[in-house]
Amino acid sequence: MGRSPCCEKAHTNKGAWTKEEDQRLINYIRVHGEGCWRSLPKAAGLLRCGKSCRLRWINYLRPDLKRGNFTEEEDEIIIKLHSLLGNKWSLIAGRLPGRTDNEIKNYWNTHIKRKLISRGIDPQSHRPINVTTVAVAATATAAALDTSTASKSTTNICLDFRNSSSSSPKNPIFGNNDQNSKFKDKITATTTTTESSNEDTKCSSGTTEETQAPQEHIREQQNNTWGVNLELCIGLPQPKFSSTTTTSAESKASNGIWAAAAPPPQVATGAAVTKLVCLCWQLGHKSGQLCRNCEMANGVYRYC
DNA sequence: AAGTTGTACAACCGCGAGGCT
DNA sequence: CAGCCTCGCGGTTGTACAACT
Repeated sequence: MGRSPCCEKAHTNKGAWTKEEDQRLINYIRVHGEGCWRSLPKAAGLLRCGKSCRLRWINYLRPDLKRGNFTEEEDEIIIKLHSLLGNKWSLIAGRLPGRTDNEIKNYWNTHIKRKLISRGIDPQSHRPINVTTVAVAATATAAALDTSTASKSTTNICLDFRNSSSSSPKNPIFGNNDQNSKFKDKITATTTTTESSNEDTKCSSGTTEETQAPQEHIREQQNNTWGVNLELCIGLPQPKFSSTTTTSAESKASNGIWAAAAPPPQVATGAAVTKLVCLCWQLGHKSGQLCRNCEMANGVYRYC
């Protein structure tokens, strides 16, 4: 089954937009609003593909765009969010008003990557480069010994760190809320995408260290039954963390993973007090409040 | 001054998700 | 429920401009 082209390519312009084209697009959207990108070019009298129009509007013409250089504060937010979400540029952009995913992606590739490298931090793993390099060699053998474990470990990523085996048919983390299910997809995509991107060593923008992230995760899981993947998820301090993991978790916190939001709510679970986090809230899915799924359920906050 | 290399960013491409019929 | 369509995302490319030799 072939996919039909998104537009009639024979009669569409490509390349840089002219001022006239921009003006036509702006005028049309002012009158009719955004949406229905496929029919927009024809209606607006543009010889462009709908996708191209959408991109031009979102990345360049939208009136609420913030032009100009990124501030130091924005830099740090991007770094923190990237350490949390990976290359989920649209989610990162959601936390930076006036910035587009494309802009952030470009900025990351041209500025922040270099900045992190100069700090001795691997831009993909957000770990010190020398540690990462050593880990590659150290984990290669383990990966070769048990690839099935590797596969299992990377796919069983779970945000509920109190119980890493939350594999019930209905995900207890995200519940059934439709809004959250969309967000759940995003988070799931984050984990799976990162997994595949780590496999995908042909990626030209990657580094050799990229491939070690899941391996290191496996090693962590082997050494630590809590199985917290600090690479892909929000790591939460557990009552019985190994020293290594605890350090990593603290390191994450000190690097400001939580800094984008107010201090997370705390709840006593058994004898231990565990910090809980609403990702929806942190990432802007819910503005300034916990989502319904994260609110007290049976006296316990839930991860979302 | 001319050629080469590096950088920044706009734009394109292919794919997956989800809705609709 | 399969097939199609649209939208949105992430990776990649193209190109203009700056810096360097």
